Amino acid sequence: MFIRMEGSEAQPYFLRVAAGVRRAIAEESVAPGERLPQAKELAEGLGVNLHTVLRAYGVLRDEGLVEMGRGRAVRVAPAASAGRARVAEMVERLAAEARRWGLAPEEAGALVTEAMR
Amino acid sequence: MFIRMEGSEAQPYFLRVAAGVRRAIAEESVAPGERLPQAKELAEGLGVNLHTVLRAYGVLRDEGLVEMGRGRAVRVAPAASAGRARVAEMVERLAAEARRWGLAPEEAGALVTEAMR
DNA sequence: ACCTATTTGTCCGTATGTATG
DNA sequence: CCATACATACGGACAAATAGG
Repeated sequence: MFIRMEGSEAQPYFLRVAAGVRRAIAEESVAPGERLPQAKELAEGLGVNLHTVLRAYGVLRDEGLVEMGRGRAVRVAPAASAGRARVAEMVERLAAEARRWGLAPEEAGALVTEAMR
Repeated sequence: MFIRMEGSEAQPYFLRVAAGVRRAIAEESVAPGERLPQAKELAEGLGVNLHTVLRAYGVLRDEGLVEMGRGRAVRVAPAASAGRARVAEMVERLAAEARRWGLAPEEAGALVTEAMR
């Protein structure tokens, strides 16, 4: 699995690293559930700092593309969890926000239905 | 405006700082559009590092509660933008994700409506 | 059940970049 | 053009959770 910095050089390193890993996943050069290079190694390989890679991985975790945690390896999220679970989480967050701003349940639902057409 | 660390001591600093600022906003001890303390000052006041505060502010920006940028002060987001615009953005993101995973428009809308009851 | 190595998570410090006013 | 203040990157240190023996 080859990972390189991706995207415009104007972008910050951590986003370019994230883009590189994202591409590797998209191209399926890494399978779901499989290990990604540990942060330290990847950092050395790319010539950037450990923290920069950790931040990049963090971005991908927020996107639901990878799973990671202390003492564990970074792995490509299983397709199932990257799907159902991820959508469910976004639904929860949106529902909370919509409620906070006084939208009715049907209103919020309609917004989403509309946005998808 | 008084800002203190909030929440369990088991939580990381940056989350406790974020919680403290969030509370100050919620209590309306800071008005929308008003300046929040600059990161460096707040860091000194709380006895934590500058980065810790910047990270906390970053969390709040992701939540849409504050606006910030290079060379600008950190300000409480105007109520309007923290409302309509924010929900709209989340709707867009959810729609994109739901489409990606093959959900029908009505399905996604129903999930949201359901989640709000 | 214990110990140990591995690996991410957080925090601090410092330096430099860069958009804003 | 200059001062301000956030943004990124690097480096070091230690904590904490996991996995393996």
